[in-house]
Amino acid sequence: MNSNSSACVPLPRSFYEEAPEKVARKLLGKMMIRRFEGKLLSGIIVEVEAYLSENDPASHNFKGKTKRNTVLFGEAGHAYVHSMRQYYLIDIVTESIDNPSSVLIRALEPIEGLVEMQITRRTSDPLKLASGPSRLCQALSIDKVLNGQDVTDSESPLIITSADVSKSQRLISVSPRIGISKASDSLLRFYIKDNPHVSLFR
DNA sequence: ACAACGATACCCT
DNA sequence: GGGTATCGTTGTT
Repeated sequence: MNSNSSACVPLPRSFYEEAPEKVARKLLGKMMIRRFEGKLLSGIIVEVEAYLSENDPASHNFKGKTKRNTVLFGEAGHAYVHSMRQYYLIDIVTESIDNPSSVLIRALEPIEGLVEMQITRRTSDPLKLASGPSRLCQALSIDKVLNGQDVTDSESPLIITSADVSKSQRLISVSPRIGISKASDSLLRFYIKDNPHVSLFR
């Protein structure tokens, strides 16, 4: 571990108060840290997608504000956790109030809590622990309880920090977003080139 | 009260 | 590469 205590300081809200494409790129290589039942579960963000505040038919905001997507319309730097069938996905809200954009976290390179992740994920294959938006939610025990959680608060059970940048080259690749039926041609998926923990290569 | 619908994962062939 | 499990939200009767 880095002895520098700044490694545990969350990224500030201003980090998220920009266009989602920009925040998406900046989030690559950052560290997501979950505190759960006294344990630390963490991983480096290696794959993300941007969902735009306007004219994005694939975004949950497209048909307006509902009970489900309310968090999207709120302050940047909060977690938007929603369910997909029996699974969960997590976004981080970007821009500003009433500009409902976000970045979907799609894959992590696991760093801390590997043993716990292996148990909750029911696999020891390191490439299946957190390579996928719902897989990483399982690995970090992220569920609906964390919907609306402020990830810029140092007391939060879920934060994002600057990672130890020395380890990865961080060349960024771009592709269409995965698993959507509308706006499936927009190049809004970003991932760290050649990182094996990316969920899918295109 | 109900039926349709996914920003998925897993297990097959 | 295709089928399916099985969940909450949403809009419609």
